[in-house]
Amino acid sequence: MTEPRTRILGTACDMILADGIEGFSLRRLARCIGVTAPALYKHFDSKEDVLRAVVAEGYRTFGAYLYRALEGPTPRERFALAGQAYVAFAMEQPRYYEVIHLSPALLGFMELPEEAVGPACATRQFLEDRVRECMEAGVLKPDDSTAVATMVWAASHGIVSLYLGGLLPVPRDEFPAYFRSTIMRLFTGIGGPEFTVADPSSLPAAVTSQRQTVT
Amino acid sequence: MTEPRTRILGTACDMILADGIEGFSLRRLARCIGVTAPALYKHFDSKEDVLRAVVAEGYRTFGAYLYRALEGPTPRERFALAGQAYVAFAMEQPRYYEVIHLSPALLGFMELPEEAVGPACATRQFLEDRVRECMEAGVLKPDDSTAVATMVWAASHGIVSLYLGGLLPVPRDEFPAYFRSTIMRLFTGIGGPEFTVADPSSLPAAVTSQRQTVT
DNA sequence: GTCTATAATCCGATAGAC
DNA sequence: GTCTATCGGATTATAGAC
Repeated sequence: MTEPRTRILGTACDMILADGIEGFSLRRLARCIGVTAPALYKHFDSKEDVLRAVVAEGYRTFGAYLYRALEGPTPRERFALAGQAYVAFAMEQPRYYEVIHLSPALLGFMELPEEAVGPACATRQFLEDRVRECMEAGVLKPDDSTAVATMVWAASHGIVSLYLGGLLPVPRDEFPAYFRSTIMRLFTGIGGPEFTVADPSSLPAAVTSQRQTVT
Repeated sequence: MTEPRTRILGTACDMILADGIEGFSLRRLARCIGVTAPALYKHFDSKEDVLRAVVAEGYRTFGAYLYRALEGPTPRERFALAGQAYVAFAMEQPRYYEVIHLSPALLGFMELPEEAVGPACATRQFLEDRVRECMEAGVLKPDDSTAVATMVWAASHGIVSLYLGGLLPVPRDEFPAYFRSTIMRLFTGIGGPEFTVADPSSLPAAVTSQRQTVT
């Protein structure tokens, strides 16, 4: 039989994934499992403790999606698979996507939980690895790989976030293609002739800061 | 003296802007104003009614920021000012930014409130106007202006959203420059030589292959 | 328009029996 | 590890006096 703690956490994830964070309470969680609320305190110290574990589980799931992209045989393939994995995670686990990107205050935390700092760094590192190897393979222009990876991340998150928030009038079944064609414009660039240069580092505003640590 | 409804709404905005949405309640709101909770029901039907009004006010403020960009003398200037206005709004009114982009469920709504649909369309239209006139002026490549505007919006939102969520290790005073240099990569494009074309519509949809579903 | 009083419900967390 | 019972608090919302 599964450990009680595992079952509690799994049920909590299910509830939040189904109904969001707002109606979540330990009493409800206990009722869903079939026990009473005080029993939960044998496995978790508080409601916040449960939520932190849920956030950690969300990041773990997200990481699992991304990681499959490494099965691709070429840098280009791995990059494309990473994009598909990002979209797949957002569409198949929208609540997790929401929980992960939620402002800490909305979960009742005072600051970014440590469960989020590591995975956030890992996500950036993963994307940066994809970007760097694509640069070496000539699929991407030579550039600051950290800055480019951040841009790819931000653009992906922006598109998905607007979509999940209902602000993009795109049907669900068309969204993966929509995402892909939108990201394509990041590859080709949207600027006119004056912005078409092979070496972005010669641009006046192309200065990026290089800090690595999240405070 | 100001109308009661105006003062209630203003105080509600102040509270949410100061402390976020999570601790907001009608009792607290009433106490802040100096009345009792039932008095509020003479001016608003419910808590949701108050929150809808706050969301509407947030969109109104956002629109005011964006609108100032129209003072620029050229398409290129107006586009740049729009970007600066977007960043200024996000940094000066982060709670409004949060409220505006919050999932409806987190505000206690079941669906996207009508107060959000109109302004969301307006934002996209505003950006599309900037994009289109920049295309006509040759600052932007000829392309689908709706798609490009969406990309600009998504990229802007993505960068700001990651920053406000604490996921980007960028000091506050460096963020506007960081934003600008990141958006610059959207202009130049990040793709290698094969993606450097004048007419994006001639591109094969080649970066991604077929999508597979994760369970 | 504002008040008091109150209904009805929910919450997190703890004490102590078993 | 789970229970019952309970503390102490919160919330939205309504009824009716003034």
